[in-house]
Amino acid sequence: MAFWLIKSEPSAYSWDEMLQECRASWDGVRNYQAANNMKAMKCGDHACFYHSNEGREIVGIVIVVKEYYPDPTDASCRFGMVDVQAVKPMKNPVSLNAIKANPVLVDLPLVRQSRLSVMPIRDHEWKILLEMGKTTL
DNA sequence: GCCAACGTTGGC
DNA sequence: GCCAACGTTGGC
Repeated sequence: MAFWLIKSEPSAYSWDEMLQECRASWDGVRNYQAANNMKAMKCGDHACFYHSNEGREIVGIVIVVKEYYPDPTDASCRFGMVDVQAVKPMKNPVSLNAIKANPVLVDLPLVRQSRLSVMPIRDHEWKILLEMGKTTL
């Protein structure tokens, strides 16, 4: 079981919409590194749902329910997507500032490589993020 | 709104 | 294959 973090600008697709629809196809990723991370996702893997640009905080947890397959919105047929399902909101949203302030989390690509939109989270990092979010699975 | 970081495109 | 020009992301 692996852990991930996926980003969305709330103006494009927000956690509220995710909760309402319950399930979403994670389309629109046009970056090979992010796409490779999605390729490595397995059904049952969990991911943090992060609001980029506005909010800048982890607002919820999702689970992968369909593994990498072609993204129909990609005319070039080069990129794929996964499907995710809402699991639960973060009881206490975890802000980027709080993540940066935690020495254990400073190596997260979220901090190191701010433009990457899909990234792996290591087990001990995941544990701390959930603690900070006052949330259990 | 600005701009740093970084990815992509296309001319050569 | 190099690299300049350009576009995009996302923090601030």
